[in-house]
Amino acid sequence: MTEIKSPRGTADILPVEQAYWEYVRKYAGDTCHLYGYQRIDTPVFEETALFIRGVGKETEVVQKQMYTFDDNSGTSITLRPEGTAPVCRAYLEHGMHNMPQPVKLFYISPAFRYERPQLGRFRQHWQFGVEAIGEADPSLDAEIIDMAWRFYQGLGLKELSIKLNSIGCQLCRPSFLEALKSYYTKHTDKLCPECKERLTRSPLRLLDCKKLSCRELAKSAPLSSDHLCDDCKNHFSQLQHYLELLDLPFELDPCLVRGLDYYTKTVFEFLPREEGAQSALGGGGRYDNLIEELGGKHTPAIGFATGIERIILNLKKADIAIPPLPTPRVYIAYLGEQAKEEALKLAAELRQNNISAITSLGSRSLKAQMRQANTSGTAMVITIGENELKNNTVELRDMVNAEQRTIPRDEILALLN
RNA sequence: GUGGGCGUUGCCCAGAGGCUUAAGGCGCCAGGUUGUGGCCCUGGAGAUCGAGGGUUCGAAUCCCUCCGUCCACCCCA
Repeated sequence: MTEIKSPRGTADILPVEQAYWEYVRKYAGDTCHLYGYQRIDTPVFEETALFIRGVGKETEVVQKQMYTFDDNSGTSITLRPEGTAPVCRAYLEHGMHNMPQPVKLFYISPAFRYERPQLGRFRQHWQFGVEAIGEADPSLDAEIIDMAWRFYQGLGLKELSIKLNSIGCQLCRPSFLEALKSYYTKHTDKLCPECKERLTRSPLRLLDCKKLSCRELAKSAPLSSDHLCDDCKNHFSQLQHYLELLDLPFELDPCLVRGLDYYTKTVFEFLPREEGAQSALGGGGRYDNLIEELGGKHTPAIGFATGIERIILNLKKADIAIPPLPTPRVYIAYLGEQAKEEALKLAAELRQNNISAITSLGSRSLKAQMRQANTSGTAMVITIGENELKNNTVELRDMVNAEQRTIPRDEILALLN
């Protein structure tokens, strides 16, 4: 038993799990290329200021969930807690506004948040995210929701719902927040302690409190849709039109708000039909002011991100079959020291010809070698012993139908190719 | 940060103060007569019973502290 374990909320992804990971990663990449997204990789850590400015000083993430430390030069560094701000930073840093807009980028990278781990929630988790920067048209919102939907569907996660809302923009949100505040102020006696706090800090989040009494209140709370400015209203209704056009089964949810400050207009989430606690598989929204807040010129943008651990959790729950990872094609068994040398040479020769091969490497019985070949899942076993050495042949056994034949040593390569 | 459940070999788990030299299953290793896998049979290795302290003649078993883990809240992927 080792004394040092992986830090709390982190996990090793062992070989037995890798088929799931490869499946999801591969499908994510394929989907992105279908929609014209290109991969970007940003550093695991950034200057802390990026997240404070990007994500929002008052958000839970920035307030208490960041892994922040000073490096040796005294610069405050933070392990990326989310993927959007770094991508926007890269967009600005590399002058991507000079590329054809929108710039469509995707990433598959770990994110770090200091919080209590539980089902589907970790201190390090992997996010697959996409960002389309430089376009305000609601058809882009529809396209990104369509892409996320096809991605989940293609993986095999069919029982999902799409929640949709619009939380307005800088113009119309203030009046909505005022309406919310005045409504909730009348009912402070029925609010839970956390919500009393929210009333001044982040009134939007009053809407998605899960406490029963607060949910009751939320039912007759003012709706953001009643407070949208004309621009936001049009954007929202056009988006819904496009979603219908694309046959996407969205559900309007006036209580859907998201925890990061940069969202404007469109917000959406993907949830399993069977709801649980940490159920959101992914979500996203528009962030039309973020680039500007980071020092660029006004640049509308939208993004989507999903948690890979949660996807895999749901793949398992739904019993979805995953394509297995490849196993070596050939196992080379041998008997005796001289045969071993021949086996090593043959293995090298096969590999040079792109045929995957393993040898048994020890000096165990042929039976043991066969057992090992069986567990390692190779399709064939080549056996070399004294007889084969003498006759310049090998035994080639098909492990699936248990057929075996003797073939001349110099014909193996041609046979396997 | 708050509340609850649980920590026995690589994994699943029995045991609930002395009958434990801690049982069983999976997995691993070896063997079941000459150089052949999957099933079956036999044997073997592998555990300071999460850590530290206490109660007791005696603790895996009772008590305390810590740590870890799981579940829920908060928040989010």
